[in-house]
Amino acid sequence: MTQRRTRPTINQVAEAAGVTKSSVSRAFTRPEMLSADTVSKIFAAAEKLGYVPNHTARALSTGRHGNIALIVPDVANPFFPPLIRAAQAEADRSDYCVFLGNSDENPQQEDKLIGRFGGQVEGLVLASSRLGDEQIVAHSTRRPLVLINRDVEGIPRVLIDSATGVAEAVEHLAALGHKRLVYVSGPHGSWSNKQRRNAVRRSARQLGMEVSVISNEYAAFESGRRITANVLATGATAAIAFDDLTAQGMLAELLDRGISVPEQFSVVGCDDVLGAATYPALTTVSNRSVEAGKTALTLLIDILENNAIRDVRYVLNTSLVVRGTTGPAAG
Amino acid sequence: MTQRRTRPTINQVAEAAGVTKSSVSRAFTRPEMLSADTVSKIFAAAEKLGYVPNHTARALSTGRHGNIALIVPDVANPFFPPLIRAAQAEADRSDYCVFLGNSDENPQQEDKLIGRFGGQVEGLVLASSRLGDEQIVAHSTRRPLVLINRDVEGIPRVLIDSATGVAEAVEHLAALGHKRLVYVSGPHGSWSNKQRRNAVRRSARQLGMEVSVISNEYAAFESGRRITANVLATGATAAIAFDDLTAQGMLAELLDRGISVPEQFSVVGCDDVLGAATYPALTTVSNRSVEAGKTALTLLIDILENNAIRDVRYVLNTSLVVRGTTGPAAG
DNA sequence: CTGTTAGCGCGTTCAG
DNA sequence: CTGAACGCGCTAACAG
Repeated sequence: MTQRRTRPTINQVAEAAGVTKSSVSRAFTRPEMLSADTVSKIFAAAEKLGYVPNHTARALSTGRHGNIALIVPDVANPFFPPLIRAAQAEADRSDYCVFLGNSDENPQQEDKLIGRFGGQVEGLVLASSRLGDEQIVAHSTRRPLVLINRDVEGIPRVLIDSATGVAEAVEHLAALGHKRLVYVSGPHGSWSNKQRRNAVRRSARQLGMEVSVISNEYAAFESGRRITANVLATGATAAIAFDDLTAQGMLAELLDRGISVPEQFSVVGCDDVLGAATYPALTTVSNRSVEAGKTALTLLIDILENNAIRDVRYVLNTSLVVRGTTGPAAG
Repeated sequence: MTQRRTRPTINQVAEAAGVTKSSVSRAFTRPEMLSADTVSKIFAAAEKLGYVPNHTARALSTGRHGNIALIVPDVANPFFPPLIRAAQAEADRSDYCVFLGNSDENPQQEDKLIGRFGGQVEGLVLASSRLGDEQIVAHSTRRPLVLINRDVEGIPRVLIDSATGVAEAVEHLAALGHKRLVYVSGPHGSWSNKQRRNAVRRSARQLGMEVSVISNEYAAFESGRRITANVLATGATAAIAFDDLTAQGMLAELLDRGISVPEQFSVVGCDDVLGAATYPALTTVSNRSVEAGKTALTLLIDILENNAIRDVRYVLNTSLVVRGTTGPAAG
């Protein structure tokens, strides 16, 4: 059994180095206040004892922990991992640790997580938050907050504007001769969903196309399969799905039903998380989640370090990626 | 501007309730030690002031933070998100917050992260750690540690045994008449890679097949494409890849080269992270990452709460999932 | 059942 | 440039 001994404290180092706690503390935070001599003497002692400043004690004393929290609706949704990764990397550059929270698309869970993290983070970023505006505002009064894909005035936010890409998608379908299309919607509290739905409607109207909206609470492969029957029932010849997962589910179901894509039906996804991996390769709207994650963290850290209270609204545009699931409208 | 006032302390609550700090403290940790009367009196006062126990101060005093850290090589590798999600959910059930770390497949980065998290977590779980055995052992002497897909004696670990599934894959290929196959390996420090490579070799020998190993440090779609030329150069008729991503890259490259799968070449992946989304749908080895994540956390929490020093070696078996990328050996 | 007294380990005045 | 003293907010004995 290896011994799990208790860590050396600042006092032991002080004693070993023949100085006081204060000097040791300074050696680790503002060495320039000490003579080079004492500093190296202290470091030597610290090294020998294996001393590491106690993060918790320091946090209690200073009020800063060097932690931030990132909350997402679903870690396993392929849209988020790259975003998380980018956020991590950015946090790391400034020596922040990141708590990850999974809200399970559930506002209450999200609220609970914020509460749990609350006490030990400098700030948080909520990605695709499912919370109500008032709750978000309320939380933001307690500590710095930045939003991703959620547009609340007065709160720093980075938005991936899928509207531009979705509009291109509708135009693309119109150019292919489609007259009736359906938008398969996503989660209710989702800002992105609202934005996409509106973009589809607007463009369709302008182009004289008929559009119906089919709701589908939980965006995923299986639910994509399930709502396909409803989609077909509308008599539309093309569909734009809230995300690639849903689109992929529809693709699978369509193939199972012997409906060939894109010959008999066109499908476009959103977020481009699948790359060209589906068959046929999915036509979709590009995604900028990596930049979103990185930017959100840059923003947050800037707010934290510079005490800047910025009301930023950072918008990232998207565009259509045409691949193989869209084609001329079936006669 | 909403005011960002300083949080009320235990003292203010005590004063408001006409008791001492101790009682307030107890009301929040061991209410059964107090009379129902005082407890409700205290809660009322706390409620009115909006008091919330200070996590940091509590941690300093008790030495427990209620945090655990989870470190993975690459959040964006589809193998991990489900694992992370499951681990989160399990941590949540016991009110633990989880720090997520991304080591970028880099031992030094992993070490750095462990250090950073070290001071504020009760324990950690390292998934597919790229650290050396000695380092892992060293870290485990400081605080509880559980490993996923890493087999270090004396340290609690949960292993996804892909060997069983890989063996089935080799048999499957043998039954289809293949005589020469290649194993496309994964990251160097990876235990899973070693395990899979050995399983391929062992089974191939038993079945009288010839096998070459091609190395490919970073497992991903693009690198899968790149090594395809080398794979073909071996003259083999089938390949087993370290993971699905690599396999998917190979698929794309093979199609681009006009080599049809599975008619002219068979491919099998590992981890089943893509589902049936590739074309043709990928034959692969099943994955149990969700159970792995959940189990690892259950283990860790058990160790933490019950002070149990368990040398567990939890093994999860896998099996072959036959889909569309394997077929009879080309004449 | 409740109050008193010490710390937990460190940062930060304020003197010198 | 360095030391002494106090406080961060809370828990943990120890008394009553």
